Amino acid sequence: MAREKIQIKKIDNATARQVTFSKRRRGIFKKAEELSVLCDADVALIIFSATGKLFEYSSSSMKEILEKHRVHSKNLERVDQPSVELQKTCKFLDYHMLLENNNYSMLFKEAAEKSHLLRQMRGEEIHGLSLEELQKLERSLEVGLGRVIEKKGKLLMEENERLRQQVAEVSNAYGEEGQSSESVNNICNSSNAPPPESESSDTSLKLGLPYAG
Amino acid sequence: MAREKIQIKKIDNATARQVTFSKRRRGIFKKAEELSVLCDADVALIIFSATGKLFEYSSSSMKEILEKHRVHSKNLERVDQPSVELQKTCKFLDYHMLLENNNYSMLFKEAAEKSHLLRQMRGEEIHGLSLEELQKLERSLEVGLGRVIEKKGKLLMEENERLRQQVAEVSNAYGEEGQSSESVNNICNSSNAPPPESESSDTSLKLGLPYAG
DNA sequence: AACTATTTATAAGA
DNA sequence: TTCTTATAAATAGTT
Repeated sequence: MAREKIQIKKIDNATARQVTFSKRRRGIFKKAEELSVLCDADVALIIFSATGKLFEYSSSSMKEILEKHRVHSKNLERVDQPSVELQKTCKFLDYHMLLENNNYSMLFKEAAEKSHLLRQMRGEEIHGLSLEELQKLERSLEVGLGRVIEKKGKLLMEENERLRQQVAEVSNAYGEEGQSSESVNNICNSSNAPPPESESSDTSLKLGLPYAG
Repeated sequence: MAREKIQIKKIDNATARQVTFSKRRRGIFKKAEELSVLCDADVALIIFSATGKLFEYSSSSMKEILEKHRVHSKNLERVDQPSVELQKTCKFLDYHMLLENNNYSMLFKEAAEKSHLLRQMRGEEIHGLSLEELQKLERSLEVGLGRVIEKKGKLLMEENERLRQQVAEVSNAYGEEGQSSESVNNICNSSNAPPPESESSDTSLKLGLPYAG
C-alpha cells in the first residue's frame, strides 16, 4: 500500500520479505490493539515467522483467551506431540480449568458436545451440516483413517518380522544347514512388506466425490 | 482513519461500536491473510466480540498453530518455573478426589472417555490398540466417511437443482421462449451430477494397504 | 450496504 | 535497520 501496488503472494527476495514482515507485524498488532479497545473485544494474535520465531499479542491474558477458544470450538482438539504422560496431564489440567470455574453445566455441555461430535464422525448426525462443515468432517475422517491404516500396517510388519524370526529359528533347530535358512530369508526379503510410509501417504487420497471441491 | 480522526478508546454508542467491529474485523482478517501469504508466516487470530461471539482466522490449521504456541510457551515457562506444572497437577488431583463422590466425577469420566474415543477416530491415540481393535476402528471410519460423502453428494445435488431452476427462471425472464430454457435443461442433464449413491458406495473401497486383511 | 473524505499503513528508496 | 514519502488501503461518518 505504498509507492506501488503489490500482488499478495509470497515475496521472493528474502530481505524484502523480512522487512515487510516486520512492518506488517507491527501494523497488525496495532490493529489488533485498536480493535480490542474500540470495540471492547478480546483479541489474541499469534504469528510464527517463516523461521519459526513466535510473536504474539493478546488484549488480555493469552492463556485465558486460548482456553475460551478451546471451550468454544470443540471441533479443534489438541494435537499430541509430547509424551503420553504430559498429554494426560494437560488433559487433566484442561478439565481442571473447567471444574475450577465451578460450572457443572459447562462440563455437561462438553460431554454432550463430545457425544455429538462422535456421532458426527460416525456419520450419524450430519443432517444440518453445511457443505463446508461436511468437507471438514470428511477431511478429518480421511486423516484419521489414514493414520489407523498406517498403524495397522506397522503392526502387521512387526508381526511379520517376529514370525520370520520364528521360522528361521525353527528351521535352524532342525539342522538344515545353509540352504533352507537362506531360502527363508529370501522369501522374507523379496515378497513381503512394501515400505509402510509411502503406502500410508497414499491412503488419504481420492476419497471425495468427483464433483467435490 | 476516515472522515475524522478518532481516539482509540471504547466507542460509546453500541450501534456504532458494532459497525466498527464488523468493519475492522474484516480489515484485520485481511491483514492477517496478507501477512501470512506475503511473508510465509503462520498466523492465528482469535477474536471474541463483546457479546462473546467467536471469530477466528488461521493461515493453516488453527489446531496446529495453537499447539505450536503451547509448546513454545511451555518452553519459556519451564525456564522460569520448573515445578509449576507439577503443582498444578497435584492441586487438580486433590480437587478431583473431593469430587469423586458426586456427579462431577461421572461427568468428568464420561467426557474424558469421549475425548479419548474422538482422538482415536482422529488417529491420534491408537498406540496400544490391537490389530482387531484397529480393524474395527478402520471399519467405523470408513462407514462414517461413506455417509459423510453421500450426504455431501446429496447436498450438492440439491444445490445444483436450485441453481438450475434459477438459471431457467432468469432465462425465461429474458423472454427467450422455448429454446433457451431447453438448452439450460440439456446442459444440466448432460454435464452435471453423477448419481451420488453409486459414487458413495465407491468411496469405501481401496482404503486398505496391500498387505492388510 | 454504499459512498467518500480522511487517516493510516506501507513499498520502495535513501 | 530506520526514516522518508508517494501511494495504496482502511475506515469514520454519512446517506
